[in-house]
Amino acid sequence: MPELSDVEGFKRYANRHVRGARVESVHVSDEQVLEGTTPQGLGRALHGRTLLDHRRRGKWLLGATDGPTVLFNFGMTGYLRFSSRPDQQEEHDRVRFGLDRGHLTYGSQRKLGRVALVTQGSAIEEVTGDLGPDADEVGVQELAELLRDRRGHLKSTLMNQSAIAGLGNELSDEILWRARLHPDRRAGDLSDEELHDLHGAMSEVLAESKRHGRIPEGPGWLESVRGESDPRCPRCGAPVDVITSAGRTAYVCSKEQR
DNA sequence: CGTGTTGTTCAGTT
DNA sequence: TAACTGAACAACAC
Repeated sequence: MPELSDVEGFKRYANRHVRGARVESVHVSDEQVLEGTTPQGLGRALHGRTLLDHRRRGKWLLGATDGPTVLFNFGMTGYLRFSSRPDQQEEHDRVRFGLDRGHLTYGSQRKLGRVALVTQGSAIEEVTGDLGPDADEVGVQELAELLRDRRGHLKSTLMNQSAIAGLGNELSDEILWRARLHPDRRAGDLSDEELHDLHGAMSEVLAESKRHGRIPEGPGWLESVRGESDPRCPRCGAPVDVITSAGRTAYVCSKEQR
């Protein structure tokens, strides 16, 4: 499930393989993933362009070119694949960029992801919607201000892209577990110490997850028990409750997260 | 064959 | 008016 850390991985992948490449063709096999453009429009806008730096904003990947910027959103199941030689077309490939050095393919099983174009000079937020500061760049003071006046639950606030950008279901679970905070705590009710813990947990989880390009599953990670039939807290061994919070499945240590 | 799954949007509510 | 909640959506595994 692409969240901040996964998109960070896509960013490095794109910069490693396609930075500096020239676009020779664009083939769209499913128009549904295009937003605000058409297969013809996308092709015309990108043909002959050079791909420049890819960067990340929240869960969005922004591919700069010497023309328009290409925006990728990965939804739940999106992926990016580069191949220097002709390769097998996969069932869920949706957009294929033919390059002078191979091709870059965007795909997604469920078509919740999107590909959009932003022309030079217009704002990316017209496509992405309002985004709060990136979660990996938020300082403890900024986090405190961000949460102070919020009436909603912690988990829903952390996943609210217009409050903080980049966190999804799994990262928010991981962060709250590490901070020993219950997802249904009111966001605006945290003590200074809890805010400090939350910020520390967020920084650690994101730094490590970004390095891996996904949430690690090793010891010390809640992720390692996700999906198990009888999940136990990797820290204390107590049962992990699987509850619904913010309309999502949340994994919560029954002992440590209050 | 119904249920569960999650990122985003949107309708509806506080 | 802004913040908030929950349902809908997509497609597939189970």
